Amino acid sequence: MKEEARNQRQRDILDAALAQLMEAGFAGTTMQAVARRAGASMETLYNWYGDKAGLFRAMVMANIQHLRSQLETHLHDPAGPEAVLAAFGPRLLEVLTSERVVALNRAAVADASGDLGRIIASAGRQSIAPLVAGAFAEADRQGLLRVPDPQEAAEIYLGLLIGDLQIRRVVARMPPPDAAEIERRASRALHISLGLWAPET
Amino acid sequence: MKEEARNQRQRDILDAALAQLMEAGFAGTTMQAVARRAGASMETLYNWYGDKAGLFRAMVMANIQHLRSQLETHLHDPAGPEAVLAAFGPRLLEVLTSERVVALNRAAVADASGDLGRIIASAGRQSIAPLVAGAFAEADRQGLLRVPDPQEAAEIYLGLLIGDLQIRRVVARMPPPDAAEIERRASRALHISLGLWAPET
DNA sequence: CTTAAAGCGTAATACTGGTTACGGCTTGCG
DNA sequence: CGCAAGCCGTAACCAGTATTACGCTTTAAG
Repeated sequence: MKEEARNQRQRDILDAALAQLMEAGFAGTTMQAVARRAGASMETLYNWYGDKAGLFRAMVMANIQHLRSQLETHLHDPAGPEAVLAAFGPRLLEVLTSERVVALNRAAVADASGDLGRIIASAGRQSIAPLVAGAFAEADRQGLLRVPDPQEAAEIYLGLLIGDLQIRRVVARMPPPDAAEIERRASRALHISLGLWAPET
Repeated sequence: MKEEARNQRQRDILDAALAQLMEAGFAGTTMQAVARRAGASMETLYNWYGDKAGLFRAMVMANIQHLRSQLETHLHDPAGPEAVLAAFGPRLLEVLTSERVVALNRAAVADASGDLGRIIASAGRQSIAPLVAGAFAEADRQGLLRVPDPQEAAEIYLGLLIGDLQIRRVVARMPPPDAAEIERRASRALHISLGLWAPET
């Protein structure tokens, strides 16, 4: 099998695994089901990923990488830090409450080893918060805001933005917020943050 | 078996189930393990709770009831709404990030039927948020604050208080926050909220 | 063209865990 | 005391699932 076709096959299999996970949950995502759905054989799954945990790890990492690169395009608005946050907030909220990310989070919870949780944490919060903090720091540098502690500002902003939406989505199976709700929360978080760190004393 | 002894036995069994859940996770909480731990027989478990799902439902409901009554004692401080929030916030945060509640949330995620998630949602957020909103409404009535929308104020306060601590605890297995961290977050949430709804224009 | 590797579909294999069944012990009550 | 109900400990039953094995087809390379 050619290099290219092989990569495509990998994507197909991981996509099938995710689709199965979203439809049937962690318990319903058996190796059989993934194999059938991807039109692959068990032999291939085990040759490529070692075991079920390996398949899940690969699936989570592939998705996280994709989502991160998708988000990062919104982090370089030339109109300045405020525009960055205004564009980034809704996108982040949309991603975090999407069926896909919720399914991945549920899988991480079900995973007994905790590997998936660690992967999600390191690629999620731990890599996103510094970017937001960077935007606040930049705003401070440009004199637009007065932010003594950009890290805390990011924490507050993210708390306001996300609130308990994510935990309610994952645990309580709340439906995802619609576009209007996402906009409302994002603009509220931004507005309050700007008020908190306004440069005028 | 006398009424009283029977109730005690019920508590013992549900306690054993929770302890097993906290130690071994959802997958490790088999009926065998619970029976052994409680010194009960399978027959009794099935006679009393019907099936595994029933046992989990009973366990979640018993715990939630207990936690709620524990929290509600902090909701009637005669010193006024501000004191209520100051006392209530840290308690709520402590409870929500406790091993016990985290384990219950994880069980709800793993539960395919979604029953546990619904139970937790209705007894958790849905019953807590109105109490916080009530405190803000009371503060408004007393002229201490000017709160046009107590429900939104509660949402903001809870977002600031909890942030992503809960989801990180449940999904990413973050260690629980210590007392200082809890105090810090609670006082920050309260301080920002008071600033937002200060009566002076 | 030949052929060996890689992959497909399917069928063992081995084990786990929910649920049921059973023999013996305790206990509340007539 | 005598006993029926309730409970304990254990084992049997059965379905589902991760993992392995296998016969057949496709395919890339010599």
